[in-house]
Amino acid sequence: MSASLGAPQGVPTLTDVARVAGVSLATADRVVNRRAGVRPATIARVEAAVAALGFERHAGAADLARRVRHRVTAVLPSGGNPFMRRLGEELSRAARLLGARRLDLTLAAAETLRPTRLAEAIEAAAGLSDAVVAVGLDDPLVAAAIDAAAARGVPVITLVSDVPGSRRSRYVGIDNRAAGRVAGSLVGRFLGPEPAEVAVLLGSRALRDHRDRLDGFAAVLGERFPHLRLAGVWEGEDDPVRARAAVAELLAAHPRIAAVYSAGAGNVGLARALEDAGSQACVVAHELTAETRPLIERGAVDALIAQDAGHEARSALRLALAQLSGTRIDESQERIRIEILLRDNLPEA
Amino acid sequence: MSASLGAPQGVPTLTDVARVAGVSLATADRVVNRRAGVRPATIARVEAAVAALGFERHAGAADLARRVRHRVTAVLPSGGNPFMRRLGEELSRAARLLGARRLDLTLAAAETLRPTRLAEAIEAAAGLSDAVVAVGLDDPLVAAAIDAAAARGVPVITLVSDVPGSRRSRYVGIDNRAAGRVAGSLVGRFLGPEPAEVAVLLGSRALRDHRDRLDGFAAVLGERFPHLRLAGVWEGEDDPVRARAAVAELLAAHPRIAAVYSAGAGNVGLARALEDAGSQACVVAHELTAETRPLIERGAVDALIAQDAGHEARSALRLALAQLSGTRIDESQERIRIEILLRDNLPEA
DNA sequence: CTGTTAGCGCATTCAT
DNA sequence: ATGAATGCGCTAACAG
Repeated sequence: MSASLGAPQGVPTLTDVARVAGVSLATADRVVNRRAGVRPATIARVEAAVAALGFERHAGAADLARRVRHRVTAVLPSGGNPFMRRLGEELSRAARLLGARRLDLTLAAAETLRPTRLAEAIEAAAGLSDAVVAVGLDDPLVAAAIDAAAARGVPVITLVSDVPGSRRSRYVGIDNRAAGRVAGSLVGRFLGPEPAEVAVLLGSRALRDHRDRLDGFAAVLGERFPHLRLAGVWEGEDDPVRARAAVAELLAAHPRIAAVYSAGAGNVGLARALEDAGSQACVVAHELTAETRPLIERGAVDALIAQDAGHEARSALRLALAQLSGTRIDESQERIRIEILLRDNLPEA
Repeated sequence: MSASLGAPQGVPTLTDVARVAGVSLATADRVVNRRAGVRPATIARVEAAVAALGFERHAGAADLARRVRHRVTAVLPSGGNPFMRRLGEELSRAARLLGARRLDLTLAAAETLRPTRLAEAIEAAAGLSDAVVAVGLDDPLVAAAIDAAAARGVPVITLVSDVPGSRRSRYVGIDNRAAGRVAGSLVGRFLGPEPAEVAVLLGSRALRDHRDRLDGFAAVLGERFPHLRLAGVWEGEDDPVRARAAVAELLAAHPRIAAVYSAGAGNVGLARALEDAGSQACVVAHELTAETRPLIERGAVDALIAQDAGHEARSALRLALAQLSGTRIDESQERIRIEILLRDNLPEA
């Protein structure tokens, strides 16, 4: 048995469509690209031809003919924890591969944690670009900046951290509440049925994604592992030094902590504090970076919840390009997975 | 701060290269595409120009100019468990999206478990195609067929299941030993520190990937969870009915089994047998399919180890195309991940 | 409103 | 061994 795909003799072209519809190439192009100025009757004829032939436009050829270069700028946090730096690199790589000829990527750094600054950065980016990709922040000022850009016709794609109330055209990133749930399940399963105390280390409660993760984590504990008590939530500001201090304090107050869910960054500090205190607590943290890899390899971290920076970067740029040139995309390819990494399934590099 | 990428004024074209090198477009093309018949001195000049300008060829334009269509056929198991069927669908989708104009995909079914049949199918496919993608089998006959195809200039890409000794040009799939290790870690962590008995359910020992998974699983238990004893290894032939029977027998002999690692298919049967016996055993299985999704959702399966069929399909086809047209690829994009799925991070669809 | 025409960057004959 | 010319499928002026 064997099934064949694709037209055997060659895929229909716009010229074919034009011929079948009895119009010129230009007119066919107009209706296919939904450009104005065609009589309804003509539109109908062309659309019939498109349907009859199963025409789909050749993206490569369209690309070639359309000489415009799209300028997109990506706004990333200036401080830059390892994951964010990685994201920047991957955006550059993706730009080179995906749209060498159509895409001018500009990387812009901004204090994405301060609403005013982020909003300014987005506005500035929208001024110079056809589309902007930005690591978001859940704040009205930021939402306003995004809405303003959108109103001007500059689509904004949020990356890694969404801006819920805004008119961003897409969000590329994981569902952070679900990520928190995954962390909760892992901790619940790893600890077993005995009552125990667990703690959460956040970067900051001001960060929407961290709050979402905490919510998801707490929800699972409540639903499925009621014998686990959330003894405390600390903030380490995504910084190793402060994280270490926060955790030290935490352990002093609750020496029996059996597990820590680290929803932010600064995990080296967390690990050190645990070692200092001689704690055997189970640790679940986020993102695979140069910082966390050694930790999971030597067992200081038990599991990592990760998102693939390369995939996110490609996806964001693909979506921006699709948006700008009216191409269709394969939704299933753009779904960002919540990955669970144990030391046994760490990717090579 | 902001960094810009890509030449501001327009990316260099082959024509630019030719001009700078002082040769014609055709000659530039010859060296860029490593075609024969160019004097070494000329090659050097063109390559210098390429380097100086940072030329990279425009894939879209190349696509357009090259009118050849590549025929690739994919050889999949005829029986077809849900995962394999999914793989077929994803190959079709990928073919449509990736190479609508350059790629004729033919899906061929074969009894991939019988070396003779698989070898025949691969030979037949190689006869009609420019490249073949096949779900492999670790057998000398199959390896021979692959080597013969390769010798004829038809590259063979193994998918999901590799053929180690052969000259396949690439293997697209997960590291099954690592997958087994992941399963072992999960079971080890889920069960906790008390001594317990665990069992493994295989499709068949004849399948290389199942054996690899078993090896990895056993290795982790030995290294990190010595208090867990592997009470038995059963074969369910990837079939729900036989799996159920095998597991029933297993439970009769070892009623205290605390966990089962199912390295093959037929998981509905496994779940039913466990329910019949009133066993609360922890279950780790493979692949997210219409069959396993309900199981993990209702808790009959605790974790799933999965590979993304869509990603694998796209990767295999991308590699085939790259091979056939001498394009370069982004290795990091082709790495197939071992995914760990809990009910909290199941993809939507 | 609709048609004609000239390329986009590259691979490919066909000459030389 | 090298060059000139043609066209892939499509978009974008520019004419009517």
